[in-house]
Amino acid sequence: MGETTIRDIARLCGVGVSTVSRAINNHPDINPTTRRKIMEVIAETGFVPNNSAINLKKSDARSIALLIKGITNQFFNRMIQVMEDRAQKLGYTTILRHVEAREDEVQVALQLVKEKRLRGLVFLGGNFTHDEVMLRQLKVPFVFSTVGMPQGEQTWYANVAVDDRLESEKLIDYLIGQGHRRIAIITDAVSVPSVGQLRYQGYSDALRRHGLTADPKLVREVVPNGNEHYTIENGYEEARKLLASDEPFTAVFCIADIFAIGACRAILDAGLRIPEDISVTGYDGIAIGNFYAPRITTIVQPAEEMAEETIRLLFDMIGKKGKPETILMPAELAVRESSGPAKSNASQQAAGDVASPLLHG
Amino acid sequence: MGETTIRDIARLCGVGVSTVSRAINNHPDINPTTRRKIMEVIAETGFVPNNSAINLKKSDARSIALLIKGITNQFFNRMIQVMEDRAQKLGYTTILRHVEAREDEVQVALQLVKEKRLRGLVFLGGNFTHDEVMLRQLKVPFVFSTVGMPQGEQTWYANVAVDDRLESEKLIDYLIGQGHRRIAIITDAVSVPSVGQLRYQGYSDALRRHGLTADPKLVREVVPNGNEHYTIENGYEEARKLLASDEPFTAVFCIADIFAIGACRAILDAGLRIPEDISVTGYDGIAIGNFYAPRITTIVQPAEEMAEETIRLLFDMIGKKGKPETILMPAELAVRESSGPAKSNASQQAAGDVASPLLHG
DNA sequence: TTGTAGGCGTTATCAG
DNA sequence: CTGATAACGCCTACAA
Repeated sequence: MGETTIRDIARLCGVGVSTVSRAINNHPDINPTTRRKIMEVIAETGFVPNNSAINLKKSDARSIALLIKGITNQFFNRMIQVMEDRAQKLGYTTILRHVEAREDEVQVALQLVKEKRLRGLVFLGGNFTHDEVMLRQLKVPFVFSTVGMPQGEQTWYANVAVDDRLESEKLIDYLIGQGHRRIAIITDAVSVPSVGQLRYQGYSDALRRHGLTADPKLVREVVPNGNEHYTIENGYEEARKLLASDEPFTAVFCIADIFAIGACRAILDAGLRIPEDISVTGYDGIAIGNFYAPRITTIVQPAEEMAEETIRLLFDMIGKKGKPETILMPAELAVRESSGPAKSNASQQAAGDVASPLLHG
Repeated sequence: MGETTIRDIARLCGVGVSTVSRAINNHPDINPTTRRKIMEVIAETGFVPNNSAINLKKSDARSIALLIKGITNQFFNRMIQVMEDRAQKLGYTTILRHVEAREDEVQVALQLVKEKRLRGLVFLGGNFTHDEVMLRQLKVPFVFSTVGMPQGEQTWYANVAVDDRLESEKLIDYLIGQGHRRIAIITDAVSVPSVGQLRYQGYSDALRRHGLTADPKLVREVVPNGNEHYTIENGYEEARKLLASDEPFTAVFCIADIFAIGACRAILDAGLRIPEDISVTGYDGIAIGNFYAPRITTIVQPAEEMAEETIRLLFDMIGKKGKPETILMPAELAVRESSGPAKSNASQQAAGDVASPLLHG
C-alpha cells in the first residue's frame, strides 16, 4: 500500500476530493460541519498532504529562500532571525536552505526556484565569484548578503556587505597606532576573489599607507582541510607555523574571529602572553569572541542592519520598485582585551627566546 | 512565460520528451549523438528539471534524511559527514534538513517522508519527548541519535546515544575525587525529559552516592531566551547569578561545553581564577572547548562511532534484518585545564571576599 | 532507438 | 456548498 492521499480521505468521508482540499486549506465556501468531519478523519488517519504535489501545482507561493553557506558561521544566526521576521511581516514564507561547502549555491538556487516557485532569494555567505551565465538564468530577484565584493566595483546584481577592505584597513591602522610594525595575517586564499582577499588587501593597503610593506613571511593562508576553511584548527595551525618560523612579529590579524581563537590558543601554548607579547585581532564579531579569554578585538559587522537592508532591497526588487544596488554598511572596531601596545624590540626578542624551546621541543 | 520544461527542450531538439528524459537521466538506450545534442540545448537554455515533479513521480528514491535540530551544535558536523559518507557507500542519497527550535521534528519528518519518498531517517538532537501517535505514523525506519533517553527505559524505536546519566556521574565522581564538595550545576530544564534532566540526575546521583546532597541553591536552570537554550550567553548569565548569590562552591558542572565557556568568562570577570578558585567542567566535547583558555574539562562523546552505529542500525532496519535497538555508547572523560583540586575552605572564603566588590558593584 | 500516453497527488475551474 | 475534471512537469511502460 502506498501512502494515504487526499482521495483516500475523500472516500473515507464520502465526499469529493475538492471538498477535502477546501477543508485543508481553510477555504471559505465549505459547510462547517463537513469541514469538521473531514478534519477529524484527517487527524485519525494522520494524513499529511504531499508537498511535491502542492509545489507542482502552485504557481504563486509568496515565498523567498535564504541560501546559507557555511553552517558553522554563527554570525548568520541573528541575520536569519531578522530576515524571517521581516519577510513574514510582508506576508511571505521563508525557506531556509543550508548549502554545503561542496555544493554550488547558484545551482541550488536554480533548482529551488523551480521547485518552490520562489519570488526571490538571498545568498548568505559563500564565494562571490559566480558563473554569470548561470546567475543570469535566475529569473527572480536576488541579493548577495555578507558576501563581500571588490571595492568600488559595480555589479549588476544586488549586494549588501561591509566594506571588507576598508574595515580591515581600519583595524590595521589601529594596530599601527599601537606601535605595531611587524603585523602578521592569517587569511583564507588571497589569490581568489573572496573576503579573504579583500581583507588581505585592506591589510596590505594600510601597511603601505604607513610606509610599511607586507612581509610574505608573515602572510599565512590556511590550507583547506576537508571542505571547511573557517575552523579554529586552521587558525591554530597557521599561528603555530608562524611562531615556529621564528620570524618576529608583535601582532597578528586574523580575518575571522574563528581563526583568532585558534591563534590565541597557539600563542598561549607557546608560552607567550596576549596582548603583552603578541596582539591578536579578529574580524566578524561573533558571540564567542567576546567570551573568549582574552576577549577578542575585532571588527563587528552590523548583523541586524545588514539583514534589514537585504530584505528591503530584495522586496523593492520583487515589487519592481527598485533596481539592484550595492550597499556597503559601516562596521565597528571593537577594541577588547586581545590587543594592546606593541612591546619594545628588546623584550620582543626575549619573548622569542622563551618561546623557542617550546616550539622546537 | 512560465519556466522552461522538458517539453520545451523536446520541441527545441525536435525529439520526444522521453528522449530528453533519457538523456538527462543517463539512460543506456539512447543514441549518443541525440544525447549530446540534447545536453547541448539544455546547457544553452539553462534548463533545470523541476524537483517537485520528479519527487511526485518517483516511488523509490533510495534516499534517507538527517533531521538536525540545533543548528549551532558544532558537535553534529562530524557526525553528519560520517553518516553521509556511509549512506553514500550504500548507494543512498542523503537529504539534510535543519529543524528550527520552534518546529516539531516529527511533523517535519512526516512531511518529508511523503515529499521525498524517504526510505528512512535519523533524528539528530532535539527533545526526546515525542507524540507517540505521530511517531507511529512514520512508516519508514528511523533512529534517534544523540538524543538521550531515560536510563534503562526500553523504547520501541531505535536509539543511539551516550548514557548521559552515567557519564555525568563519572564527571562528578572525578570532581568529588578532587576534593570538591560544593558543586554547582548549570543545566537546561530539569523537569522535562531532556539531556538536561538526565545529566542533572547523574549529578544528583553521584552526590548522593558520596553522601552529599544537591543543594537547590547551586542548581541553575538556564532561562530560555528566544528559542535557543544552548548559548554562551545563558551559561554566562547563570554563572554570574551563581557568583552573585554568595553561595560558596568550588566547582561548577555545565551540562554543555557552550555553557562552560560562558561560565568561565563570568568567573574570570568576577576576578576569580580557573581552576584554582573554581573548577569548571562541560559536556559534549565540541572543538572549541579544547581551544578555550583554559581548555575545558569535559565528557567527549564519540561522534564518529555514534554516527556509524546510527547508520548501521538504520540500514539494518531498512533491510528488515534488524529491529529497533537502544545502543548506549561509552564516552570519555577528558580532564583538561579548567578543573583541578578543590581549594581549602579558608582560601575559598577569601576568594568570596575578593569577588564580592566586583559582583555587587 | 524513439515517441505517445497515462499517472504521480494536489489545487483550481467550472458546472451542478 | 459540492463534485468532476483538467492541469502542474516529469518518468516510464508500451508501442512503433
